[in-house]
Amino acid sequence: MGENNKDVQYSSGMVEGLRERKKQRTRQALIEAALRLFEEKGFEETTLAEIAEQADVSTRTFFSYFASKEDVVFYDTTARLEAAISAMESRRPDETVTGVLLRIIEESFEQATSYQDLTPADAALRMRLILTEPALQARALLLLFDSQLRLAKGLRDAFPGLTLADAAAAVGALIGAIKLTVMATLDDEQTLEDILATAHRAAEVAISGLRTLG
Amino acid sequence: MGENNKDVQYSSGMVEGLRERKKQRTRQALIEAALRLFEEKGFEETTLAEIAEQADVSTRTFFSYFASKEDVVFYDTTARLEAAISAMESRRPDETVTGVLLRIIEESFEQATSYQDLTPADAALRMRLILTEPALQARALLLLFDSQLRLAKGLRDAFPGLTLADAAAAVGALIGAIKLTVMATLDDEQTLEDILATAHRAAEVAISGLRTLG
DNA sequence: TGCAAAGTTTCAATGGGTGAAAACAATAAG
DNA sequence: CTTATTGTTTTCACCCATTGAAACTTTGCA
Repeated sequence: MGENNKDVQYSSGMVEGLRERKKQRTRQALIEAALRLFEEKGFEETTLAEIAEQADVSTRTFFSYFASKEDVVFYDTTARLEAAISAMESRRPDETVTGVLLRIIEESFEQATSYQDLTPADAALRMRLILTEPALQARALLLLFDSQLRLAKGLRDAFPGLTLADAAAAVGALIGAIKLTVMATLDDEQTLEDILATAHRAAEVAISGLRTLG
Repeated sequence: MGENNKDVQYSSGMVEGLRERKKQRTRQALIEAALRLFEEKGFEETTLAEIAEQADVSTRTFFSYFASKEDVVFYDTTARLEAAISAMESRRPDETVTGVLLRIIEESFEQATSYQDLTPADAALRMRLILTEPALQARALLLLFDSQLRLAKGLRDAFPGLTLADAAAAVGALIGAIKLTVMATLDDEQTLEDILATAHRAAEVAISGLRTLG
């Protein structure tokens, strides 16, 4: 198969040959085995050997599907980023910079909280893992950072007249504000709606500017 | 010595016993050996054994000084963060939220570009490494994220009446904007002044709000 | 000088990650 | 229905970061 994966992702539909179907099944088995074990024993405490065993493949095979232990958890992140990027390219001619960004963030939020091919419990588990395991947090921050860079470039392309610097400032300020605010106020007895409200308030601050805080 | 390091850091002055002086020397030797090797062969390609050998200690001893290979590069980061935090606590009573933040960022910038105990070449090398090695980038982002969290808490404490959420939004927006803008526009033939100018422009955007971008 | 504390080395092990060759399985061709 | 061909997985043999424990050496102090 090779270490890279240029195949199209079929979120749920049927796929061509037996070969492809088998690969999808193995991939899914690895993801589920990993999440299950991470939940039971914790991320650090789970070994790749155990994951592979649960998924009924050799340890080596794990690395044909994911580049690292962390990457299982982010199995669909690049796909989501692509979606966000292309969502930006379809800017309606009257939309403002802020409008486009808010639309993308809104859409990404919906994506992130809808369970594409995971059970609700697994989706929540995944979120919890990313927020608590330092290694996963670091990976998430890196992925988010790269996304922001790409978004900034996309934004500049969508708005002639906007410099890359200003596009970056806009993306960085908006996402930076939301990210830190949500994380700073996170606690256990919080509903998704609470979090959304917090995010909205943070977005407002970024949009109106720090000056308004006095 | 134990794995943790609660000792006071002396930036350059003389230190008490022979024991302490020796430790400082070993520490410095490790940092310099690591940077030298990273420069010659690259971060990934350098092994801890090589670093330890250059510094004339056993591999195991390396871990008495740094928790990981990445951490050598960030040897002074926590100290710098502490400085930033306490710089915030000394808020003058008439200073605005924005004012305090800008002051801290300004000061951190000066710190970061002054060579505390490194040669100018090593300081530049270090910066280059952090910007190019994925492992170091990830670590830097994580450290920066934690700093922001702490800054937000400090800011809230310094401004009664400011919610944690709004403090976080302010810190996140400002640092987020600067971070992404600087990184997005970074290129080789850029002077420190260029970078500073970029940062200032980004800060302006965050302070006046995205709305001003149209 | 002699002992306790601090720091270092040595040793053995664990676990993530990788390259290469051998073994297998799916599919296209005849 | 065989046989090549090609894609995938396994096995094997490594390398390296990191960690615990025990033995050993150095320093600080009585």
